Amino acid sequence: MAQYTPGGLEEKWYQRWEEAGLFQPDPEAAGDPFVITLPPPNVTGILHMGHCLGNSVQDTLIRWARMKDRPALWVPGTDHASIATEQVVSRQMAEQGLNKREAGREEFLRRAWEWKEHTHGRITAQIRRLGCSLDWSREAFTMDEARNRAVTEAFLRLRAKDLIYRDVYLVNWCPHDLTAISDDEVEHREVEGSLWYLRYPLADGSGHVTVATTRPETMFGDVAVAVHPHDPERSRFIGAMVRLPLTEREIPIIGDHHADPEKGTGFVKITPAHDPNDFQVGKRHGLPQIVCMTPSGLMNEQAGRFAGMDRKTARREVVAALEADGLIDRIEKHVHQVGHHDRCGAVIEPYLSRQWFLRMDQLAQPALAAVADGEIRLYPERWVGVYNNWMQNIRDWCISRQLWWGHQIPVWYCQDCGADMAAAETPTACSKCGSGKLERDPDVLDTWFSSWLWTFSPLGWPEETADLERYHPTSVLVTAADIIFFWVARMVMASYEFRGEKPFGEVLFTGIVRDGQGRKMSKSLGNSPDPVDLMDKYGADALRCSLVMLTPTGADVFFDETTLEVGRNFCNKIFQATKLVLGVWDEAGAPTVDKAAPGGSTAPRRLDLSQVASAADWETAPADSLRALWLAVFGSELPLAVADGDLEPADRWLIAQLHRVAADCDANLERRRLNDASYEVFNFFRHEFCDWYLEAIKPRLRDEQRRGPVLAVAVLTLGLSYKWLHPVMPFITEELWSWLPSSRGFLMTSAFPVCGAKPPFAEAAADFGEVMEIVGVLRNLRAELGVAPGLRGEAVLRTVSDERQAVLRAGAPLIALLAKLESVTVNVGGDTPDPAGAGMAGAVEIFLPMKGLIDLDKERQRLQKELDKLEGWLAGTRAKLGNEKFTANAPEHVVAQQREMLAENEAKAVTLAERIQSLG
RNA sequence: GGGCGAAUAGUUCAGCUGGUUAGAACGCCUGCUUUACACGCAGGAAGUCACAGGUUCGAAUCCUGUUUCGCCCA
Repeated sequence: MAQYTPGGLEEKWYQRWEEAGLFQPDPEAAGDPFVITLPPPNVTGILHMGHCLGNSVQDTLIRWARMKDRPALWVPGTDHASIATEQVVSRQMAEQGLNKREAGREEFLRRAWEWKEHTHGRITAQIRRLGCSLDWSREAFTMDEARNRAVTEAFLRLRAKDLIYRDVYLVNWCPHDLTAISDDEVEHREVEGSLWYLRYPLADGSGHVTVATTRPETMFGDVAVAVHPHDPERSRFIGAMVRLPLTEREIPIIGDHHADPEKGTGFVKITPAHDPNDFQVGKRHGLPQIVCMTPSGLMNEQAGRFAGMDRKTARREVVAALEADGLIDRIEKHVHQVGHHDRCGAVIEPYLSRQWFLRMDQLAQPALAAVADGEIRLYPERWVGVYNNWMQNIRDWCISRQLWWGHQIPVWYCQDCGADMAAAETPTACSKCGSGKLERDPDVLDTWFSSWLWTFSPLGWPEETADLERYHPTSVLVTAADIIFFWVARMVMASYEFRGEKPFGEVLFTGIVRDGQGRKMSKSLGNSPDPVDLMDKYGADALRCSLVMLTPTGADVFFDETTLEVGRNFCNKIFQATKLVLGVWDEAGAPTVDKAAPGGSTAPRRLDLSQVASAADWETAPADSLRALWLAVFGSELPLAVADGDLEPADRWLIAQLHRVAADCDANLERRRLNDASYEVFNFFRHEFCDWYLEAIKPRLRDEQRRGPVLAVAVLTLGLSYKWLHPVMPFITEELWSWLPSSRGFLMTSAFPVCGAKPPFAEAAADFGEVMEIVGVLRNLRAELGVAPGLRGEAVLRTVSDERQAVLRAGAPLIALLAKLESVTVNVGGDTPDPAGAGMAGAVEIFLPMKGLIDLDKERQRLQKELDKLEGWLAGTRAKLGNEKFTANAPEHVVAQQREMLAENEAKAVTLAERIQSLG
């Protein structure tokens, strides 16, 4: 009746792990360190489903590496998130009737820090709740002292190399946040707009030219009209002047290849201060740059009577005015891409302003080579193309932001001579003219300018610390692919630039968590559940298990609460199986190790099943091998008597499966196929262990004389299963591990079971496999023929081989048990029971005699259906084997296999035909 | 417009270097309170592997084209 409830045990174990210092790697430990720096969440944010996925994946890898005896370090940290935080704090001030600028920088920063202190604990508590084994003693914040030094150092070094420069340039300007942003922060969205065809009268009164534009309100910034120099029809206008409507200005018609004769009217208005293409045209022709808007996106004095209007109003009014003057040729519906600020959604205004830029082309070279050479591997690999594409077409990075919350640019300007000085500390005098009148650049750096240092800045850079020496480069970066340019690519560049080495050996991209309808989960849509609520309801283990198990590497996750039931139900399954086995252990009065004994576990730190006992050892000395494995897993002696003959086919089969899981689970983790690794253990535990093994051993568990050996195998299996599951489901496994009568010390730091050689007991495993197959056929017969569930009949197995007969006789009681039969008899040859339901498992004929209980017609139909299917296959295979080209070209083993199967299935077909015949 | 990717059961996905009668989970249907578990067990139905060509003895798998969808860049 009682189900598993995570209750308070998750908090309990997290506290114990942390108190025991298990999250910190031993600085002296040998072995290749396994290191991850946590992608720092926004310090003022809260945990969302994407964090849950990424953090679950990282913790799984870290715990796995730790259990494989590697010094494992996972460094936590948070990010100051310049724009996002500034927005929140400004809004809070506005709610109190305060204005950011009026309150001043100092007051604003005081409030921002206050807010940061307030929210910082929230997200870290949520990450702890999830069970993440982060080394909190090394926690970093992108704006703390050490990281400040790192950012300044990076800036100064790049400035010294002249890779950082200041220029007046057309940048992406957010009129809402009043700051420049980088290209990568611009989100292009499809917008239904219009294409307005405007008539610009020729100055000599000889007519007009028509230009097409999506932004008529920018006409006040027009400085020319361009046509293609080779345009046969229109190039004759080059040199003429047009009168810009609604203004007193005359502007020239110029020849530039930017104007496409095929597109629009062939005439293009040129607005260098408000369009990136026009900006280039303007530079080529030395045209003036006329800014016609204010930083907040209102029309300025250049717009005459339209000054003060916002862009939208101005557009409407300008069009109306032109229309009144008969200067609108026509208006077409037009769908086009419009840049929006990815943070606030405002339409980006290309805006002329003086900003700091970072030259990228040089930095990109080593970053390109690292991925091309396989020095850094990306999972899934397809991202390499996207990465290369961006790197090869890289553009300079606008790194200054007109914000206050962030790293203030370490540059001072001389008020007398205008010189600029980059420095770590406030300079006392101008290096050029000696003037003491210096003013610091008020702007801050892009947040990513601090996070691109994130693999080494949390380890102490620019100091040459012991941590940096030991733990850098890091091992893996786990992140979502949507920040591949913002962050991943830039981290690679930063590490090569400042450290001369790669930042990490591999990048594991997780998918994006979407809702049932495929929409990205977001706060604004309100379709993202609160992970903390989910953990309250299902447990952190269930959340982690479902996310890791159901998420193919790098694919998006369609999250639905029902998927959490899979994890929750599995937790309960583990709990129930443990209860069953340990209940019998207690009943048997078997001993428990002294858990309080000093020294903790004496089990070895590495656990390769095939090295504890080889396949040959298991065959020749199974009891000794079992004792050896027990000792290796638990670090204590097996307290139950086991003799070689006690291990039955079911036990041997299970032991063989344990070896298989050990090999597969680890191999899949090595390949970063976390879902396959967890599925493997899930299926093993649920189906092989619970459904087959535990069901098969129930009679022995009830038998005082025989339960010792099966208890040994079952407890051993529980212990191994907890180990495999621990990286994904740390809490329940640690808890149940502590329940085992044989365990000492923490599961978290115990050895992860692997297997480097073939499993033992191939033959015994096959025997049990045959039992499973026969049971399957019998269960199917019962169901198909509608045999009453309570009716315990008898079954007859017929084989032609004396050798198989002995095996089948031995397995008969087990078959009877699992197929719910009174008895199972085994014959070599002999009469066919009649009437009976019949089936086959390999070469074994299976009969379920049910006098008067089965419908002969139904049975005949059922067999005929099976025979038809078989005949279809036989025909195909005969044709294949009759084809000389096949036998000549296909590899030998494939041909041999086909022949073998043909023979087997031909015999089966004959038997089936006979059965049908005998039914009349 | 350029690039990357995807298309397999009702749904979400496996299916690796071509070689069994294409698998799993969830959902669905049927049965079962069998003293660990109904958050369970047993059984079942369900697929023209998007389409059209090609390579091959053999194609879900490799190649070409088409269609649809997704993402990124401009």
